[in-house]
Amino acid sequence: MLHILVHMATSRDEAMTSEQLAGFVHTNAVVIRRAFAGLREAGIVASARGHGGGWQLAKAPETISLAEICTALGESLLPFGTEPEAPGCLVEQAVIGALDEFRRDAEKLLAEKLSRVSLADIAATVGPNMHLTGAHSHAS
Amino acid sequence: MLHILVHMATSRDEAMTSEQLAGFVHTNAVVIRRAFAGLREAGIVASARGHGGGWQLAKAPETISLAEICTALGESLLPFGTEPEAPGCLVEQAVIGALDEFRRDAEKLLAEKLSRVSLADIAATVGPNMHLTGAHSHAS
DNA sequence: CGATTCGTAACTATCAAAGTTACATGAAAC
DNA sequence: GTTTCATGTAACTTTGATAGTTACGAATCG
Repeated sequence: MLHILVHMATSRDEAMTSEQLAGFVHTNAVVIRRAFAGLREAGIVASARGHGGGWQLAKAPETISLAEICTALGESLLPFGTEPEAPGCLVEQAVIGALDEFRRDAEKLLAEKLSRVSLADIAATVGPNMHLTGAHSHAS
Repeated sequence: MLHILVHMATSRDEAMTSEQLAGFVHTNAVVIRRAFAGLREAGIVASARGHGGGWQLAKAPETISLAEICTALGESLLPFGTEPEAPGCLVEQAVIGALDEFRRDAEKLLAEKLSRVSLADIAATVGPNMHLTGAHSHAS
């Protein structure tokens, strides 16, 4: 996903079709549209229908942070959930309490770190000057 | 998983069977054995076969940290991977570079936080005195 | 109008995790 | 020593989430 967004950041002038974006990560156009729906609602990208339409960043890459992207995608920063399996068990309640506290702290920390990195930051580490060499490696 | 380990911490004297442990989280005994294999290799729990056998913590709950448990289970602290999908693409390499850096920092941070919490810490927040009331809620 | 492209629903395919069954191995009780 | 209980593990089935596919409607431009 980031891969695609950075590609869009490196060629902001022209809109790209779902088909093209899908090609970057060897997936399907519909998958791209589904995933980008959240980003559009969050005001990160914009889409245009019809001839000459496609996707573009909705604002400057400098103002798009990774934290923003994660939130828009509705993804958790931590790989575990804390839904009770045996409601009423005091042991489980204690575990969930400890885990939720950890989760709160950890998510704040990670979000803070991610909010410091923008699409432009990553784009700046591409190459240098890859946009001049055309070395995208996305043959067709 | 933590739920089970804390139960074991609150009744260290007696070994518990896979069947009993599975009951705590409404799952299957074989699933428990599979999951606990890693913990046993890490020296966190010990198992005994035969009559009167079962599972026990291999050391004091005060000395078992959540970080240790995560490592033993082979679980990542972050919910994303960074395998290349379009090898050779400079954009992707830049993205992976940025993500790997973030991952390294984040995992260190999280592991550090988790290493400060022990099974005993969580067990101490159960109740108070739940072992006197019998309020496990694990009916049978 | 016709070509293009998004939006979305409905269905199928894929894959990893959990659950199940079966049986061998080891340990205690009688 | 035989029975009983429990782990260890392989093999298979089930389940659920995600990706992929197909189809078609809506919007936009030439």
